[in-house]
Amino acid sequence: MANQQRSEATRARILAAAAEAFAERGYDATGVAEICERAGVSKGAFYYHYQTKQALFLTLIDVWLQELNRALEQTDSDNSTVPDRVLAMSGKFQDILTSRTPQLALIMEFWTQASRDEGMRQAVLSHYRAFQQFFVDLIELGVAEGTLSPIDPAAGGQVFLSLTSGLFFQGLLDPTGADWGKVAERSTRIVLDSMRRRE
Amino acid sequence: MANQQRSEATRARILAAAAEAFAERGYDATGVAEICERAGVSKGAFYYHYQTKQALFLTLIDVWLQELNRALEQTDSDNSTVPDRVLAMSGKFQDILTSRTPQLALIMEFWTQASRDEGMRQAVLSHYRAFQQFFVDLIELGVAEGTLSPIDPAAGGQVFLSLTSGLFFQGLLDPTGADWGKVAERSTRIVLDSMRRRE
DNA sequence: GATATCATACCAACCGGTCGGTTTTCTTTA
DNA sequence: TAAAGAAAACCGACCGGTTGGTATGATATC
Repeated sequence: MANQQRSEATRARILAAAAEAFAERGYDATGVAEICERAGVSKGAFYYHYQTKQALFLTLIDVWLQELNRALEQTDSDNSTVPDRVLAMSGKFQDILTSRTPQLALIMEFWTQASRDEGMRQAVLSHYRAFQQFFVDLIELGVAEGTLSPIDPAAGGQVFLSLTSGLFFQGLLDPTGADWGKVAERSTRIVLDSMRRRE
Repeated sequence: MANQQRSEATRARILAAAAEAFAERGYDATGVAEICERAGVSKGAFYYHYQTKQALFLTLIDVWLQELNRALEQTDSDNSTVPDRVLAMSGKFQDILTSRTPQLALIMEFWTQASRDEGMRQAVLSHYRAFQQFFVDLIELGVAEGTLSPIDPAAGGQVFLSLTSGLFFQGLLDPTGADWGKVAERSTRIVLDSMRRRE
């Protein structure tokens, strides 16, 4: 295999192994040795590709949140009205929760670490702000197209963001405790009601 | 001092020291030795009173969440209408966030550990359900007194719970990023609007 | 003197990270 | 085109330090 390909392949293997391990056992509890074992790679290779364990973690944050952003923007690409779009997004909640549980557990990990480490905090924050902006844009669009009443987009976006985060955290803690898809839809409807334009 | 008193005193000292240390540096990063040092107690004393480090952590969860529940029920004790009560609670958001940051960071810690350990999960869950029930009761009360429209209390409670959790998580991650007191109030108003009885 | 409470010294396991050296791929040169 | 040297990629033993936990003895209370 060509050098560059080989390099990228092991890099990716390490990253994938780390994602698994971190999600299962947590950042602190996961040793570099374990990641290497899972990836089928020596410690030397690990430290050849990543400067420290934390650097790897930061890379992981970036990759994963970018993925999430892309998934979000995809939902945005159909051409119905804003309220319908928001409802459609809430419908996907259950899917994401069940199919991506390990990754979501990783977000918890990010969050916890971020509250104690400045570098991680900034990394998570920048992505989080992008999420917020996404909701704000969505609401502005709704106001412009006349399907939403002229509320403050920043405030509305905040509500959606909080609601979504809160639901995710709960769903993560208690996956079988409720039908989170329905809960998400019901909750979204309630919030949407206060923003919908009334004739 | 009598044996029993002395024993309870050191037990409490260890617990308090652990709460501090865990909140500041996290569960994994805090060593037993550090807890002992803070408590002014030897390792022997530590392991005489607590079987393992994790057992101490579980005790801490219980104590702390009970405290939180009690604080919540106190807010409930004044006698205005439900919407006013909810708004008043949102007003206290900033206070709690600034004055209790370390403890809130601990909740993050609980949460993360809970998603991986069954025992912790159950402990956190039971307290969290009590939290949810609190909101449900509040909404039922509002519907009964006629200040809220007859929505499904479970759904409404869910919205408030998610909103609150989401706001806390954000405030914890980015304490100076916004005036979280105002954000909380604004968000609460929006959600309340969709539940308020309209004449 | 018996028992509960604590102190000290200690250990095996593990941790993140380093380092000298080996293998594989790429580049140069003749 | 093939040998040879350079560079990239990787290996695994090893290190200093730390960790949760223990074994044993001291001291205060009963």
